[in-house]
Amino acid sequence: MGKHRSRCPMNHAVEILGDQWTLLVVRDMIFHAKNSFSELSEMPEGIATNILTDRLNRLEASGIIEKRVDSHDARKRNYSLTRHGLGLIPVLLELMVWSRDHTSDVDVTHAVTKKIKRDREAAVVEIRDRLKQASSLARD
Amino acid sequence: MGKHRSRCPMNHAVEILGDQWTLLVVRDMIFHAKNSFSELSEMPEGIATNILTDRLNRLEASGIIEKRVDSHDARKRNYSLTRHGLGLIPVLLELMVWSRDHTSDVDVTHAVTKKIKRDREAAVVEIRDRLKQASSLARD
DNA sequence: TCTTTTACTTGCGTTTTGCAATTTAAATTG
DNA sequence: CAATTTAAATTGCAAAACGCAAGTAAAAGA
Repeated sequence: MGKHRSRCPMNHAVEILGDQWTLLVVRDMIFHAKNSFSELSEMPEGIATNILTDRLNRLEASGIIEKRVDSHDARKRNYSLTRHGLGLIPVLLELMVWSRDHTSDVDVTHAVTKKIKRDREAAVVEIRDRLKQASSLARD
Repeated sequence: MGKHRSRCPMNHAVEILGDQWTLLVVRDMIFHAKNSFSELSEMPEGIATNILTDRLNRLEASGIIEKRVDSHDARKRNYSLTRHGLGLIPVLLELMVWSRDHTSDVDVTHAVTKKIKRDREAAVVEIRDRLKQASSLARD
């Protein structure tokens, strides 16, 4: 029903991603190829387990990730990015470039942002390929 | 002291922009050339005035906007984007494209996202120019 | 069987939000 | 110039979200 505050695309993005943790979970899945609860719970910012559970559920509910029971270990849940989740790569890259330009409180080499600025599409493809590799290694 | 949770650029962005309102304030300043409290308080999502005050203060504190008393009306505060604030244009454009691709619950024509995808830099320049025009009209 | 691992869940105090009403100061109007 | 209107911000309070530590359930490993 009165589900959304408006039909503005930025509002839509903010309703899904707008908090202190959601994008960090996505970051770890995209840039660090993490795919389990325990790996994600070790992110350097220190997310609490109840919050992580909640964010993973929300991300699944909004179609950004998929959750499945690991085929080798029934305790494990395997989280993977959907097409829409992978679609966030350009957003994260822009945020990275912005932060790097905005502050020196951040660890990104100039070489990295330079590369992104020079050829964004190539940077996106590179990350997608790295992820594909990681997930094929993870698969038995 | 222990100011930031990490030195990751995405974390930095999230610490500044990661909530339900901040990016909507920036959106209205960038895309709708709004520059006063009352204009911003009328955004379609319905922001409360205490929240708006808080977000404007935070945005100023993090160097994304500047606040000054209007030269013609001492009740008015005039908000303007800094260089760093304008640097968020590419981020907002990527979020717009992502939302448009992610859901149909959003009002963006395909023409708009197509244009952005075809030539991002041109889209950024166009928005910057439009803003420059609006602010020069606003100036006495 | 006993221990460890993985993914949650619970309880509880703190913080942030949302909403309506109110306040302050400055401009406008009659 | 007194009364009204406007712009920005503040206050009070209930509801929701968060942060942390501890606890639980189920499966795996020793």
